[in-house]
Amino acid sequence: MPPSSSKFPKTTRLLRGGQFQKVYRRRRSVSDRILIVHGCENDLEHARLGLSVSKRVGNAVVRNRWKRAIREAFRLIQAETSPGIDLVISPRRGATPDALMIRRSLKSLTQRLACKLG
RNA sequence: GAAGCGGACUAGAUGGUCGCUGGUUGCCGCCCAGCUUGGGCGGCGACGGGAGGAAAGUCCGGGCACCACAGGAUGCGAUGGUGGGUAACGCCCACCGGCCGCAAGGUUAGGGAAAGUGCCACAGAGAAUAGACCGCCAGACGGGCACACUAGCCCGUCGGGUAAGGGUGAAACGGUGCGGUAAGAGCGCACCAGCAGGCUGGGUGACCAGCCUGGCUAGGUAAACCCCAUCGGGUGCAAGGCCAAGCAGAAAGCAAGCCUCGCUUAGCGGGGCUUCGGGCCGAUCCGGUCUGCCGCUUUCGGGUAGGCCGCUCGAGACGCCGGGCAACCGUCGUCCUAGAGGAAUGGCCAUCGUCGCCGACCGGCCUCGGGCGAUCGGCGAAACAGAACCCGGCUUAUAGGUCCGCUUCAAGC
RNA sequence: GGAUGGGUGGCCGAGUGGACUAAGGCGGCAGUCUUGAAAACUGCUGACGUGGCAACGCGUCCGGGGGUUCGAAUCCCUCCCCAUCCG
Repeated sequence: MPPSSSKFPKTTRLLRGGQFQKVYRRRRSVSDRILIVHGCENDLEHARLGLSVSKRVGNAVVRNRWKRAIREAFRLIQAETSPGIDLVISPRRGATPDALMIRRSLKSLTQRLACKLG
């Protein structure tokens, strides 16, 4: 059953180390001032999200804030992005987790990534 | 009112909306077992849960799990006033001693240096059974001055005496006074400080108070070795257990003698002793124990890194009463309060409350250049920080606010 | 989540109670040699604050803070940072 547009169940997340490895091995990534996005095709009708937030970004509270902000942005824009892509998103080191900026950045980065994957 | 000390509490609130997570439950779909009851997975819906005072650092102490385990000695590590609390502690409480503060109070690794060993740089004469550089003192010798008498004064050299003075140092082997002496010195005496021993009184005790005697002096350092007392098995939930899936194994090591017993009798098997090898008893030794060939041990290599359990009812929270100075303990009553796993507990909006700044306004108050207060509007701020098996502490980070007790100073009565 | 090891000039690093704190090497600067450079050789060289016209002087600093000691890079406590390991 495909997920409805604004929900975020477990089927739209990457849960295994192997899935992350697959995305990294595809070696297709785009980035801007605040985010780095790795991408890879999957055989599903929808996109899936994985998060990789390094300890260098900040302490646990800052890392949680990043993850929530990116998840929220992904949840809101997943209907308009191209389906069938697995994404692994990492924040850049100097950036601050601002919800509006992340949503705008994520939208353009996923479009660029879809072009790159062909 | 000003300054300060100690302690406790809180960690914005309410509502709406969109999400996440696991629990209970209803419906639907698939799978397994099937006579039925059932079990598992997924989706949708409803109901009620969903971070902290430090969840942090991992600095201590436990519970729990696995491994190991007769015991003794040595070693290693930790702790260190006394008494209590505790499951335990390096924690807490009370008290004692030292230091700081006018005080409330704060702080204290606070056993032993008259068991032993080591060290105390530089400077200084001498640095721990001390030491004569300058100085002080008398003596011998030589020289000079003065020489009538007492025999004097000065300089130099020599070997002595002397710890009162100078100087060095973080530290120089008690302080003051009197006597004493060639000069001096606890050399003698008095007082003071400090020490040792004994006695008396108080206290469970650390210790306190007093008296007597002694010798006159004992340096510091044990967060140097050490001694004494007490405590301590190791590893950690990635412990550990079950299920599923999956690959590929290789190398090394694994005694000898004697006695005895059994059998299908010249071979095989069992038991005991001695020596030897190996493992374990955390490091060493004594001592003990297991084992020595067709299965074990060790090392290297390969494969998985999926699911379930452990996983939250516990030294549990709250309240009353009782015991105790207190930490804390006990009876009774009520309650169940997060369990994730690429890792949930959040985003947005509105209203209210707190604080700060700016502006407007008031028939409020005053020491009237201004300050305080009330009302309204706008803008801004709200910390430190995220459970990862669970508890008890410690340490560190922390915006704003509330309350309680106490001290000193000032004013009024 | 748990367990270990380590922080010394710009860099690598010795020093594990003794004075002006700091061995040695790399690097940097200046000089000699050269037409010029490289190599070689010789000498110098830490940062910050402060005083001074200058030469130079004084103070602080071994990740930060506190303690023990006459004296700490060294011993003890505590905090911060970095690196490694696990099933």
